[in-house]
Amino acid sequence: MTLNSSKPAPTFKPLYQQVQQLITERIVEGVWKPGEVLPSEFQLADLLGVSQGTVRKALNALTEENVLYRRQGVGTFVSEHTLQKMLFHFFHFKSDDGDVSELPSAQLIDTQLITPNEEIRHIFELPETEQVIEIHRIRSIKGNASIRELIYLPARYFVDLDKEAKLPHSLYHYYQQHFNITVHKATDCLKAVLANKDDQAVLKVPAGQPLLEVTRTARSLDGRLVEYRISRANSQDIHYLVELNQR
Amino acid sequence: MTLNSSKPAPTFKPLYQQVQQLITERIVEGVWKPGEVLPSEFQLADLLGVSQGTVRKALNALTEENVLYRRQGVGTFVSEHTLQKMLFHFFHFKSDDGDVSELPSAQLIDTQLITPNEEIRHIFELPETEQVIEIHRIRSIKGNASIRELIYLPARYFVDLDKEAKLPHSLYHYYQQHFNITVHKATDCLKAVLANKDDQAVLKVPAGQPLLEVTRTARSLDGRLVEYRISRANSQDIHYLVELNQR
DNA sequence: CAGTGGTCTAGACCACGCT
DNA sequence: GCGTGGTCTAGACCACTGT
Repeated sequence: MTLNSSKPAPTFKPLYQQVQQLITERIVEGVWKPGEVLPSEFQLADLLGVSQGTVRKALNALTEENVLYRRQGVGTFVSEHTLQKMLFHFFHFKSDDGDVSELPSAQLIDTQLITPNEEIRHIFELPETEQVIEIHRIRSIKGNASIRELIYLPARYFVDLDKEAKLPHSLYHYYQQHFNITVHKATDCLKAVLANKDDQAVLKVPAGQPLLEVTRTARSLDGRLVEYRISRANSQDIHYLVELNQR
Repeated sequence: MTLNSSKPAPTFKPLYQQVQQLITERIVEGVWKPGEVLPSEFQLADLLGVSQGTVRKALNALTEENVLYRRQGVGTFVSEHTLQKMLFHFFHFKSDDGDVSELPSAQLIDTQLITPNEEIRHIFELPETEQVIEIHRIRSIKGNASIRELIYLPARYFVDLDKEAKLPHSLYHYYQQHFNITVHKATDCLKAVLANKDDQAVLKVPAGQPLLEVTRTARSLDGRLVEYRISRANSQDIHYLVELNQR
């Protein structure tokens, strides 16, 4: 085996985990891009000097993590954020009536390059001078303006994104296509808050209206913190859905 | 192989999935109880007439689902709801300051056998006459009464539970120990609401206070709907945490 | 030390999708 | 028909645990 050849135990991880990491790195580097097919199990096995079974274990693990998807008789592919599965993996708001016939739409209000406040700077661990992009938009579900989103991105990772006049509904797919940044993990923190003046204006709700606030920090495939997002939702007709232990 | 012997394809599932199902059934039947050790891979393989690799695949799948846990050099065990991992799998409220030094406590307010209203009866798909148990309690995190819980259980599954004067902090462990019901899957539906009169009294919050409402439906290992729970939380100092794609 | 799960390999055969 | 992933087997060896 070529992976372990030089020294007996410099890192000492199981082979299949090394293969897993190696494949992830190649995707991060853009060698294999979202939507593209990987070499077959046997080709990868030859390439890396391990057995086909070991490659299989690595590929299956990455499939579990939604990095790859496999189609029997066809091949193994790098996941895209356009896949139904991926869209709903990171979007948990649903209409109360369960209707999923139409996708939520997004209306851009404002995009600007700003010098972040203390809080945002601290979250991204940025030096004082560095700037972030702020995106302000509204999402509508079944025609109702239900969610107000404030999205913060480190300007260094998303060069010139603030100059775009239009942004697509699925930002994660946009990140992937234009900046080779794949959102892979995220943490959502939920609270109930009261609508402030801006919320009231944008979501057209009265003072005293309770809103569901979701604060998200999202990391890319290589573990960098790439997005901080605050969503404030009028949960009159929608809810945030969490499935526990579903596979 | 003995599992497939009689007919070539009556159900036609992969062998390892049949093994998986068979093991799950034995746990449901109480043959192997929470905390107990299973036979070794080779013993199970002999018992079921399949190879050790096939048993391994089934056991690993069940470990992924938190039905089992494995300790190298020791054995494979049936999961208990006392395990740290299990506790936090089904309890997503956290203190804002991240302090987890003390577990949340629970104070029982009331337990009664009731004839359910239309909504509850519909959820459980119960006939008109059948009763449910209603548990009302308060959870405190770091000394603050933060969450009000209303829990509904079909009386037929939890015989005489309403007669208990005391209930432990971890109800899921209690269900497991006393009724051999293991909560396995759940769906949480989150909304922001305003505190009603009862909420105000119990949680000691003013009128107009926004609360985080979590409505849970929970299913047991064999897929029965066993619990319906409404939690209303004062999210001043706590939040509901969701991890996406973490393993 | 014996016994358990964890890794790795090699090979056979099946099921599927494309062309 | 061919190439892909999916299943199943058998066996070797490693790493960990408890006695």
